[in-house]
Amino acid sequence: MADTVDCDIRQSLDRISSRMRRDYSESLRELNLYVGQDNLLSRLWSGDGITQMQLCEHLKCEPPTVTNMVKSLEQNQFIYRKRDEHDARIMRIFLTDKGKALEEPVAVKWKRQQEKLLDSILPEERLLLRRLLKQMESNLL
Amino acid sequence: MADTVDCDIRQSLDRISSRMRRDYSESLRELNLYVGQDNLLSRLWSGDGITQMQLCEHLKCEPPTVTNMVKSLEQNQFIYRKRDEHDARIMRIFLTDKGKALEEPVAVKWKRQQEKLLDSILPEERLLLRRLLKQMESNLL
DNA sequence: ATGATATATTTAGTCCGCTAAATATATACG
DNA sequence: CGTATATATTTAGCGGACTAAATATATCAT
Repeated sequence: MADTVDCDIRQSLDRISSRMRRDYSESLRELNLYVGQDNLLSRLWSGDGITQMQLCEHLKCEPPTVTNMVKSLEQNQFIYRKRDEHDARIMRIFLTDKGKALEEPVAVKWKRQQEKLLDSILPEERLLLRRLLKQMESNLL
Repeated sequence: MADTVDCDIRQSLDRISSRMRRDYSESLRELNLYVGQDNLLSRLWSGDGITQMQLCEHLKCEPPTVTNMVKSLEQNQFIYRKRDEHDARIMRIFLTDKGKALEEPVAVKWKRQQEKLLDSILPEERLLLRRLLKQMESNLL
């Protein structure tokens, strides 16, 4: 009984997540972005010049993942890299004007998808939902 | 205000999903499986001899994805493929004994992760959570 | 019966994740 | 000073997802 419900929750989460990722990915292609890159840029929009390690922490992914994403974003001239003056191991990442210009269109797409996801879910329900999700997040740590 | 909550929900879902995928993936490596393959096998445990197209539908992914997963699973001798007698375009997928033997250990791992995820969330909350997730799922269609 | 269309699968190539191992630089300790 | 260790990044290679295009077979309509 409870098992069926629990199982549905786990699978439901998977389905929502992969479906969202897929839709969002498709939508971002119009901006010449791949899914995941928007999250990296998002961190830069709130302040650039940070290191790849800092990006790792924010994206909760491993260094090689960041290396590849950064490489791709650099090739498309959304960002550029500069070696740190005091520590030659470190690469600092900066937005180009082209990269800065993406902030608004990405926000629009993000918001649109968010609204689609939460359609017809009431504010109180959203609060409760968030609480339960936070609980699950901390359960996984 | 509402925006912050909504945004958290979307990001929370992403974090839970990727974290779960990561942990589960690691746990499956003990069985020589990769994440995603368990889902394919799961469909076969409830009846094998189905086509790759049917697997696509169940996994909600594209044909090339199934081709690759099937190839990998075949190389590890968890499944085997047989061309359909009446329609030579079709490949039918069957479990080997080695593949059948994975059902229980996978179920154990799945259950363990599920319990971790839902720890300290009450039965009523789980029911509500499921309802909201179902709602979000249908919103995305 | 033949040519056009539809279906099932594969191939090639991309990005996002990962791990393991290599590289380069910095720092700490004897 | 020099060696050992720690840190930041890259390289190589793999699986899961995708798209676009190729292949093979089946079916449908003329």
